[in-house]
Amino acid sequence: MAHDDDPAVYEARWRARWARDGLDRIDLAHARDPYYNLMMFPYPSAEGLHVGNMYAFTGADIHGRFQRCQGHDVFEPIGFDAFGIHSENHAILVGRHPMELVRRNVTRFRTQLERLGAQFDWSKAVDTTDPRYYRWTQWLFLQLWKADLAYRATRRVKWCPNDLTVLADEQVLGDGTCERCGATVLERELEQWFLRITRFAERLLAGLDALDWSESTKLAQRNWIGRSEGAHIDFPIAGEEPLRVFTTRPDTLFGATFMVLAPDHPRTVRLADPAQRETVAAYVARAERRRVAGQHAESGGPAGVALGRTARHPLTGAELPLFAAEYVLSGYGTGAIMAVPAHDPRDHAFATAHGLAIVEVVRADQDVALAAHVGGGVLVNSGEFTGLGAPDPARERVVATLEARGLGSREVRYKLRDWGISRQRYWGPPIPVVHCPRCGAVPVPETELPVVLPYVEAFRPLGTGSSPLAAVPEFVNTRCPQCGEPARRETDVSDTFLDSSWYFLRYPSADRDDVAFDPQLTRRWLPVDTYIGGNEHAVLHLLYSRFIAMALHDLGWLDFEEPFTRFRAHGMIVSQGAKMSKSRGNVVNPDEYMDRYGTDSFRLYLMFMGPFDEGGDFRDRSINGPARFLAQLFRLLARVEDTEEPAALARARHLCVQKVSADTPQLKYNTAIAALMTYANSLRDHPGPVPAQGVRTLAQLLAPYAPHAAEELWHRLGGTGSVHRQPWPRHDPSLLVEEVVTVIVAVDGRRRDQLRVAPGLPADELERLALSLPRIAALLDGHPPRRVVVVPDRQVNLVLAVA
RNA sequence: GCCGGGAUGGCGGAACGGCAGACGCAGCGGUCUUAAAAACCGCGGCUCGCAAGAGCGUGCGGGUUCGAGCCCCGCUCCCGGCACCA
Repeated sequence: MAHDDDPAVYEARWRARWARDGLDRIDLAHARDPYYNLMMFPYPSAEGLHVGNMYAFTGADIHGRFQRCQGHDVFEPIGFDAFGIHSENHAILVGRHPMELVRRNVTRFRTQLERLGAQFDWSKAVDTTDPRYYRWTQWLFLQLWKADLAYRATRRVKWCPNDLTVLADEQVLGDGTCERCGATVLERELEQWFLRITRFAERLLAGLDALDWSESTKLAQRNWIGRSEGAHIDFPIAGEEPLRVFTTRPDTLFGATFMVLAPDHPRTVRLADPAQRETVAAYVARAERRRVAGQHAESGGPAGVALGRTARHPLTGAELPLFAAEYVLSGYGTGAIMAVPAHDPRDHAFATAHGLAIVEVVRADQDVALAAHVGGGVLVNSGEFTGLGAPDPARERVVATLEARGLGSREVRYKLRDWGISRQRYWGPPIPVVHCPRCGAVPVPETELPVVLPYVEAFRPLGTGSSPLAAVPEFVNTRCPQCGEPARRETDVSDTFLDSSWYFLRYPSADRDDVAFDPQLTRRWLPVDTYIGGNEHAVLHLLYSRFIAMALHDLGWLDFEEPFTRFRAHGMIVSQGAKMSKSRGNVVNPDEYMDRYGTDSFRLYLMFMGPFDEGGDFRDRSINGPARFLAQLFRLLARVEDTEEPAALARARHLCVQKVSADTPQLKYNTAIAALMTYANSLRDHPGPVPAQGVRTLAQLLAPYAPHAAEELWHRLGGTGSVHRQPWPRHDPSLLVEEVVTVIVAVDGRRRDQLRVAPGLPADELERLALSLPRIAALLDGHPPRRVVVVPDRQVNLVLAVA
């Protein structure tokens, strides 16, 4: 039974009205007070909008709406991150073409997103699979290539045997499985395109300090970049090039008693004594199989083999036996280490297993034969360095000595690897390169972009190490843009993360076909003021986007380096204590709830559940609360009169304005909603007519949270224009002062009585009043307190006990 | 193993070092109704007590403080991330 207070009636009506009036569109070119409110654009899955998406978008939209209420011109765009392996795998699964599925999913998402009542500017929506978008993704690649930030290399890459594609390191989970499908990841040698993110390692790290981001996100990036400061040191080998190692503890150099190479270090087999070579090669092959399978032998255990050869200690000249062992990784440092068993647990375990010498060089309070001493101390057994503090200042002194003798040098290493972007798949933007037998790899001229992804029925991965596009002659066969001779197109497509690494630059210029991003619009709107999204993208998307922005800055396309001034990670919504998943059967369908309670109740419920940065557990019963709260507001309307506002209600109103205005920008939505409820309750409980001002203010404060209900209330109260375009209410601090305060009277910290007094009484007056209370006098029994602590307007604590 | 975050009524959660449990859910009792729903009123941490009140209560053990959910030290468990990174 539809009536005017039914959200089903007024919500749809207002959305239609807002769309018609273009309320959410702004004139980007002329906005005076721009505020770019960004949220992570969704991947349009076949399942439709997820509660997690709703949660994220609602929270971000409240932020944007609030900023608009503060008078900013808020740009709040949305789009679709629709390329990638998710969509492609789903298409394979259901046997339909990704182009068709994505179109359908995007349509469905758009309908659901519109229903959310967010102030999205749909006129600037982007879809990464639209040639009008990926043309510029290809353009971006070409700019990077021109600047020597893209290169081609044969690398051992992670390979998913199930998805039949290369994965980025970031897409491999800690247990060596594919983050997509869970298959055990293998490795393959393939020629790939890489982006030189490592060149920016130091800037990516240093830039974090100045960013207003969630600390946890910054930390995740720091760990991922993984800077370590140390030195490389060369250990001479008779008749060979010296063996170079990297160490963060050059101060422990005198404790090095042997050396270890990674099994797949290029010199491992070559350095082995001929008599040992077979044994070593066999071990290397075994280790290789284990490594590719994602297993590794116990740290420092017996897994490892002697090479039957020695290197010389660069300072003492001592002979150090060489080993190959799996606990040393080829991918980090130089792939070889000096082993200092007294001060490194892994070296210690290996030394113990192989009966190698353990020499203490940093004085330890325990026996280093039993366990490594990792901490600092004073150097012993270290020749001229004995007596120095370790690691500092000994570190500097040892390195200086090595440098003076040309035996080593200070060095900074990073864990960060270059970003491999080639994907041997179908569903992505083709990498705009032509391979010419004569000219080599040649960029597709910018004027010929986009290189359109052809519609291909056989889009399933081939598993040959080539994209399905390789089987499409019309696509592959072309002419070299440089010499005009027959040539072949690059058939790999690029990683989805490349699409999303720059979409926020595209939004303001989304309707422009002449540029990727217009310089003037970009100057006006970027960097992004606030970015809200999930912390699962802390190291992938957020790091890539920063890298791309820095690169474009250096190329003169951007005048800033950091794309996101402020980033806030929202929490995750779980259901029945666990992440929602189809297999668990605990997936919540947001449509059902919106059908039943309306969008606004659902928005309020999601935000009221708990702190926005913590997420929460979805319980369907609790949504009653916000639904009842909105219904109560509409009931108040019948009692509204344009009367004088009683002082108590004025105070309650100003308190509410203060609380909501303070909590909302801090994303403390749950407590802001509680304050709205508290104030609404005081209006409800007030006998007599409800002052119109009260409900009007409620409508305004509610506008970011429940945009439809707020608009409806506003108009029922005779408001003109849109509630979303009203100046934000201000509170008058002088009205917040209470007339009577309760002062707790405690004896030895235990509450014994209370005073009801005017606020602002001086301490001695409060003390006098407290002592005069009969119950207190009885407790004191004539003894004066040893000490009296007065907290003005709050508490008087009478201390009797001896401290 | 390392790095984050957390643990508060039946439940979600709130609390500038100053009345723990705001706000809400679920529950119980009542009003209205032929009835039900909705709405409204009331109750609600635990123990003892008719009551007034007293004692005990924020994962565990200590500490600092007139006073600790909050600060410090040492644990336990849960969630997230990283993980043989030399």
